[in-house]
Amino acid sequence: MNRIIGHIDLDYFFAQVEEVENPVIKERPVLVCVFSGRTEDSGVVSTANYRARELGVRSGMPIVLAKKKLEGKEPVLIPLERGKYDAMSERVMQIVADEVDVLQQTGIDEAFFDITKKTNGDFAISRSFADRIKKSILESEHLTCSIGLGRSKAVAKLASDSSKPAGLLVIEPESTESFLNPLPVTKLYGVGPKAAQALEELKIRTVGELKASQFQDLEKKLGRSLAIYLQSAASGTDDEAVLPTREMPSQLSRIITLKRNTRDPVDALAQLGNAVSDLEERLTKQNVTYRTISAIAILTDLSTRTKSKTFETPMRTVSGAESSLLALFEELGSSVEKEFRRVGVRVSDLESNENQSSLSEFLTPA
DNA sequence: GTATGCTTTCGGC
DNA sequence: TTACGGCCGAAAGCATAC
Repeated sequence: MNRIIGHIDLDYFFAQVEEVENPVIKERPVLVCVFSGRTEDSGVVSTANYRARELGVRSGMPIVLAKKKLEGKEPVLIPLERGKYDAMSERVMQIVADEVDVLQQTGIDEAFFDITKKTNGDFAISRSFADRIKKSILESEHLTCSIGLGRSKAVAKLASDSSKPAGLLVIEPESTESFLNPLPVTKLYGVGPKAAQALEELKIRTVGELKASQFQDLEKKLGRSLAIYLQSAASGTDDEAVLPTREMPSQLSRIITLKRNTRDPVDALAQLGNAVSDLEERLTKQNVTYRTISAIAILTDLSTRTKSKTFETPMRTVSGAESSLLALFEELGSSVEKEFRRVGVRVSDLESNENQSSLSEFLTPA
């Protein structure tokens, strides 16, 4: 039977949530921004609505640059409020989950799904299925989204991307090749600036050229696993399964921009104070322990360095590892030629505490 | 050589 | 002219054990 895989992507998600909350801004360029707090407008644009995109604004663009592009266009700048988008995301994903065989969320605003069983592998039925999901999201949350359907994850994702915004594109198996071949390789998941450069050196610019390329050349430039993935994706034959979203995250991190650059570990840790307690709170809320802690530093040239330490036994608190964290920042500071611009802390090797009684339950019985 | 586990970097949104 | 966040998961890199 045909597999029928879908990819759903909420259009310009953060900015669209803001438009839903306050529709009068819809006609204007809307920028959801991360203000770093270092100077008046330091920070980047996280998401922009299409009105702003038409005027040249992009995700990741410095706020001051975006403002320059929007002079006289009455832009609306809104600080990013993560919790709000998390809540909306959860409601939308539940709507989708209720309609499909399996849902695999891959980001706050996107997910893969499998509807092979629901549709009996019939692509003719699949379109109305996707339509129903779109209508349901629009009616209950007033959000538009884009959906792509195809025979593999890679095809579904490329299809949703091609249909943006508010689109629905169904790529039937017979038309997979003609859909994929002319696409630029840079549209493929896994092809960022580095891989794009490597492919350019091999004169591979389209997905069709990628499919027809010599595997050995690809492997040499990109490594075995990426080469294997890319050639299967390019031929529309990647057979990766849609796996149910994992219950637990595999890592948690908090990262901040420093008010002033430093390489002093004590200073870095002091400025990180709130972030550490924040992370601790998230650990408690998720009810997980960790075994590995990492110090993260982003240098003045925006390159990233990390140092990590793994403990024998699971840790419940971040503050309990403060001396280790300090030591990691000391190592970073002395191994590095430039100052820190941003610093962060990450915990990984997470383990659920579910079904494990905590000491406090014994000490303070209900 | 292969499996395994930890550390670091990369890519995506 | 430059300008510059905060997360996540996966892969690469490296060391060790067999």
